[in-house]
Amino acid sequence: MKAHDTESAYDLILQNVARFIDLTDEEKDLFKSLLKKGSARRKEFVMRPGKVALYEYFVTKGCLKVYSIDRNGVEHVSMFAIEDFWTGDMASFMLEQPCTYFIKALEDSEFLMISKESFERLFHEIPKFERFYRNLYQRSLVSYIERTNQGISLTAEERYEIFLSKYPHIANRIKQKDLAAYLGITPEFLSMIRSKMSKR
Amino acid sequence: MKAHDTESAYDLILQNVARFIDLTDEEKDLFKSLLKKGSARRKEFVMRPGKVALYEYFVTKGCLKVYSIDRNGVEHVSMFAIEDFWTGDMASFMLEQPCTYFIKALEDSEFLMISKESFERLFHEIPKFERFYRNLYQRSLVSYIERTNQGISLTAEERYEIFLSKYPHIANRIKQKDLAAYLGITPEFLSMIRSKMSKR
DNA sequence: AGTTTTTCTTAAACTAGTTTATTTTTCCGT
DNA sequence: ACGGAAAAATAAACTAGTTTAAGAAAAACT
Repeated sequence: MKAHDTESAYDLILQNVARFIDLTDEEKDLFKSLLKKGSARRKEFVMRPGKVALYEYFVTKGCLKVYSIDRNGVEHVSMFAIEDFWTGDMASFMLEQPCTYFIKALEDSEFLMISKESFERLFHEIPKFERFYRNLYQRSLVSYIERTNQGISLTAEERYEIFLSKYPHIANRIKQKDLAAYLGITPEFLSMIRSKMSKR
Repeated sequence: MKAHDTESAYDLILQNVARFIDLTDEEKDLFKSLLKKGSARRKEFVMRPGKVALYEYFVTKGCLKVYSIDRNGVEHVSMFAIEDFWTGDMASFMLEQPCTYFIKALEDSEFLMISKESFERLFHEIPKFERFYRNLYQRSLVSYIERTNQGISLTAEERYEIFLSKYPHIANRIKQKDLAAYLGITPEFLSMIRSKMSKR
């Protein structure tokens, strides 16, 4: 049972990697050996601001909320990471500076973790992984740019509709106030948008 | 004279690359051979929405404005690329889909261009470049994430002050209305912010 | 199953930023 | 150096989203 779960977690990450690079069986084994397994119960923190982020995370089960709290005490959700998502505090992990994000499990969750040393060893021993992560970051960049633009040019209602159509499977798993914090509006205003939309 | 300019452009890009990877003289020559030179006069377009972006750009002189125009006709500046900056429409270049940005020279400008084929050949022949671009995209991602967060949690006045302190050398080269379009506010409101700040 | 806590809804007063319009200043091509 | 065009300043009326507050619904913890 435990073994089965572990295997399916590895299957998921190997499938994820296989979208961009082909690995031999030995390479797969090395990659797996560099991953640590982690888990968090609902409401538990995976990461907190202040210390350096030691890992990047690949979610295999559940849902993590990556967010920060600004000086006015307002929460801003950077992303919801569900199964098959990579996440972490990139800036902290990469530059080894104190991280600024909370990562909290919204559901009982499981994930695979890779440390900076393993990351470097991976690039060194299997240079193909540079390609994989180059692609991953390139794609993340594209979607961040898109989201930045949307944040600037669209109304909250439009952003809400885009989120619904782009991530319907996430939208119905999370609290409305968390979604509001992702959209950059108050829960009250999201509630108003929803009631306005349903009357139409 | 022409030759000197060309050499200094190559020097600049090699210096830029050298921040992350070391190249042999042969590798430098191959890299240089894969770059095309380009230039644009003030007000001239380097790229327009609609067609697929064929190149990524490295600016060696002048200043490019990368922007889009939303359905309300409002201009949104994604970045100002001055000397030593990489730019382009990543999504279009990478996914070979129609690009959505304008790139316009704000000053007489010069740049080096790399095509998708050259890009692939570069990765193939000098795998170290995967590392270079992985780093470049990782860093771009970090700064985009930061900017997204600022756009969400700070007031226009705060964002203006941050821009001034982070890019003073860009701030005093560009028009106020272009900066307003970067900050995501109207030129009128930026004008009000400035007059308010100077009275303090 | 019942109670406590969290989340969602609704509504009125409020604020940061927009719009529109007019005037003044700066810039740039000849 | 000048004349026209673009950019910047100022101000009043306006709107998208916030704040505060209070009640209703849902979810979570014994």
